[in-house]
Amino acid sequence: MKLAKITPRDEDFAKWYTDVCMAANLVSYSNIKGSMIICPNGYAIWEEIERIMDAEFKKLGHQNVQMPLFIPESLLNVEKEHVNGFAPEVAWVTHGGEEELEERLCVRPTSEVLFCDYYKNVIKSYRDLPKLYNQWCTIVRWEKTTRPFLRSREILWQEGHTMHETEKEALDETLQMLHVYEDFQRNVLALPVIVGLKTEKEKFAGAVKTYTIEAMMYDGVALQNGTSHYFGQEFAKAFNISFLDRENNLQTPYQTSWGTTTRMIGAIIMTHGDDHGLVLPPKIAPTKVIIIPIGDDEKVTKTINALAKDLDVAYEIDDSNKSPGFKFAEAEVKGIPIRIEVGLRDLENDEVTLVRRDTLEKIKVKTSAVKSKITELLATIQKDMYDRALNRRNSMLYEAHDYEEFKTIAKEKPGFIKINWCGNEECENKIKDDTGLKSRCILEGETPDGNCAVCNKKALYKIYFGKQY
RNA sequence: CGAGAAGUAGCACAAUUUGGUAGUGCACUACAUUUGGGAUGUAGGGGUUGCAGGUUCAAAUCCUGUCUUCUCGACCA
Repeated sequence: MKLAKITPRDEDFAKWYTDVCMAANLVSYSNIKGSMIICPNGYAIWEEIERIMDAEFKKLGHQNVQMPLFIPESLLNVEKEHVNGFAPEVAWVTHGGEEELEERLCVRPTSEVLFCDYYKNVIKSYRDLPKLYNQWCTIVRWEKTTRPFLRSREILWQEGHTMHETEKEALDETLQMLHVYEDFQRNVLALPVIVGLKTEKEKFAGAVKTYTIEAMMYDGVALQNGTSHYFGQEFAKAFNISFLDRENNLQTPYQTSWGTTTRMIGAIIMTHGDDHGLVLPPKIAPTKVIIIPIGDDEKVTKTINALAKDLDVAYEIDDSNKSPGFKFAEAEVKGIPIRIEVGLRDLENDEVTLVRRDTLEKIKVKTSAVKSKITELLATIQKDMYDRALNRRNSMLYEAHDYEEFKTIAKEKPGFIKINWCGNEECENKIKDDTGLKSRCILEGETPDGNCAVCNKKALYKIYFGKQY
């Protein structure tokens, strides 16, 4: 018996990535380009993501809804910047059965206009605000090249859409949700992320401001892992959404939206995975512990049952007839944080063997101490995984002071490059043309300490550039 | 969408050059023996060769189209 082979990570990173996705049974290709089948092992991770994030959304007062899948063309066309941004990647429905539709329908590429069309009817008074809605759904964007989790045509995600009485409230919501994403990715997914503002060129079509979560993969390439947008009143005006304030004056509300996708699963794989397969941070692992018996001795079975009964974390027992070596390899490719090996050799000393997935370190533990050791180990693994990812990420952050230096780093080293920037799109485009790097995000907390690294005029921002998936 | 490569059982491949009706290993099923890093034996099941046309007495093999996957660009979460 053999599991699927995984190409070594440092030999061919792209191939390694797809090998891990397939070997761990996370996804399977379908017959439709860019529509992947998310298999039970992959979907279980998404369910954990959904469970934890959804609880956080609700704690902050959000409610879940489900909007239609289709958008009539005229509705999509209401906000000009929005439709221009999305038009190239929209999928259209022209027929229902044999009947040709009078107005074609697009499959939602995102749901701003659907929410606006609804909010128009339900927002009448300041008492109706804020409206804090979220939906877990799929959307469709006709991407040209596709890869499992990273870029698909059918995208599984969550999108929050909120309406507020004042600009300040809406801006606060935009930042609040950005930080919900940031905390989740740092603390649960163990991803060291950089948050910041997208440039005018890179912001969401129709938004006033787009904040972004930028993660760096093992190969130094960026993955945009979530966005939070402030819309101001642009959509609300285009959709005639208004409410009466406390003085009986008609006002236009302020809007936000924010979203994250299964791309986060891709980020987990490409940040933490190794040549043995997936490595899951304990907090997101659907199964925290797998117990593997060595042999079918009665004493072994008894010990395992007793251990399992005592555990208070999600566990599996692999009592199949496969050889121990196979079971070890399988538990590793699936990324289960801890495995417990129980055999007669251990039991002679009243011990079992714990193995950390992240380091593959073996630890002997007295049977009576297993439960507490597991609690301790899960926390340690979570922390160590974050620290390792952080160190690696930090080792690929650079700063360039002039354009020659920028080009040299861009050419020789994968990662992100920080520069002073004048804010001019011409300089951003020049970098793109010369090096292929795109702006990641403006660092709002940092002030420039020199002139623009490209044009040498006065700089307004500190900004990161990097290659992206 | 542009350039390149590839599709034969779940996976990796053979048979394609020279057209003759599909085979191996792993995986899968049953039973037995095993079990500390990818077990062994015996007996089985599974393929109209991605799909659609065409040429031919005959197509996995030749021709055309199309779909999917991979790599590199352009586009995007």
